[in-house]
Amino acid sequence: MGRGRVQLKRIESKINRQVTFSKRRSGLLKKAHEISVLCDAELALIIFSSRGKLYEYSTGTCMERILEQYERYRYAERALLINESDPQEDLRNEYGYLKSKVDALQRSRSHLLGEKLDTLSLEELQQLEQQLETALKRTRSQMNQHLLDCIAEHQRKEKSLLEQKIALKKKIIESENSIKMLQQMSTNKHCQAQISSSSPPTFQATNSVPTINIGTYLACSAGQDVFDEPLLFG
Amino acid sequence: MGRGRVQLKRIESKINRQVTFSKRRSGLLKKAHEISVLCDAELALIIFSSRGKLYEYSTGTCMERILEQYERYRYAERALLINESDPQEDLRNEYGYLKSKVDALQRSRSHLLGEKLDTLSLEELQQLEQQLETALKRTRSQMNQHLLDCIAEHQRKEKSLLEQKIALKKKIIESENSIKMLQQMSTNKHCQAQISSSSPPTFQATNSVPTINIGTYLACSAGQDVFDEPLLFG
DNA sequence: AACTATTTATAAGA
DNA sequence: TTCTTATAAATAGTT
Repeated sequence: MGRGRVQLKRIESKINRQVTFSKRRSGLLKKAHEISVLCDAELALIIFSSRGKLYEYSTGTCMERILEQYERYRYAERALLINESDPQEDLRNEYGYLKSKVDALQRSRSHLLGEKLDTLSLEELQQLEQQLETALKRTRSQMNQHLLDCIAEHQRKEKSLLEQKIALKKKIIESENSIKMLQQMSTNKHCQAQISSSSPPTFQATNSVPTINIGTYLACSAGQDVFDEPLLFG
Repeated sequence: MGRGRVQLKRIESKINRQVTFSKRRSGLLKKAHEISVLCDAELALIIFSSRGKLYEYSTGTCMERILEQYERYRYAERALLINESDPQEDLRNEYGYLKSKVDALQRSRSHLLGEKLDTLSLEELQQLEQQLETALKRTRSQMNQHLLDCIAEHQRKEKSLLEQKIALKKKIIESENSIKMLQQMSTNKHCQAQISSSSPPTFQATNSVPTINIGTYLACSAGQDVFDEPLLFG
């Protein structure tokens, strides 16, 4: 239906494929709705685009119920008479269904844990091996991601601390400059005093130098502790 | 599409409704298949007729996989489907318990399959990695056991066949010896006959030689087929 | 289940 | 994406 026949095979042009997907998807959803209304049918339609996007339709907005119904149908291999059946019987059916599901899941889980393998055929074992390898790969990839995130976080912190360090050093240099100027002023006074013959010199400025030195030393020490710590897992 | 417009409402005539259901159902299934092929999409279509009969379509014959993908896509807690006025409290509790168990098992299972890992911490991932490694080791060990069993079984068969072969060869040699003796006896008779002038020779013994040769040839051929086949996966 | 007059869906083009 | 339009396809009603 359109200009020209269409071959039933994958459309090679990506753009064309997407356009056709969009058009036919809406057509399919429309028809699904129509048959459900016209013919009083319940249905569920799940569509994943090739890029993994989900589109869905289900009668009465209750996809889950239809999927459960499907599972039960497959489990019981018989039609489920929802309206006619007595609800107690319904619950019993559900219970039996869930029980078998639990059994199946536990069996599957123990196989995935490498337990109870003696009932598996060689083919099943090979399939299991494949699954486990994939899972392990994904797990390690996820762990790597975690570690990379950690590293990135620490690098961010490092950068921030480095900037703080630079700012502090700048301040220290400024302080030292101020001190030198003060010292020079103090020395000049002292010389003047010597030149103009003995009079008691003022040691106030000179005395303040050790205090500043101690301060500088302490600042450096603190800097060492902060900046040379291990970058990871601190 | 058809003679006359169609109202989007339930078709009252039961017979008409069923006919329309049948026609539109096949149309819908066809279109579902078409879009999956043309647009490289994965889809699942479940149809329950008003009388509860199931019709389904899914790409790649794997409905379960698509439904799991769907569940993964929209994982959400669902209310129980059970009628609230149901007095079977015990059964309902049991049902709820099983349901949560199913959920837990499914979560565990998907982690073991390397899915939904993004919610796990680094410690949990490391533990998972350990579990998977153990499982993989056990699986491979089980596979090895399978293979060793296979090999042992084949070796047992081979040995048995070899013994049979040896026994057969022995018999053949014995037969050939008997024949040679008979031939010699015959030749002696013939010589005797020639010496004692012409009389019709007996070809009975000479004729029987090809029969034995054919038997020998067949025995060897069978031996080749049996002993040269691959020892594994026979 | 076939047929066929129509409606509907949609491929291609804009 | 959306609209338009020529044409293929689906199907409602009929046989």
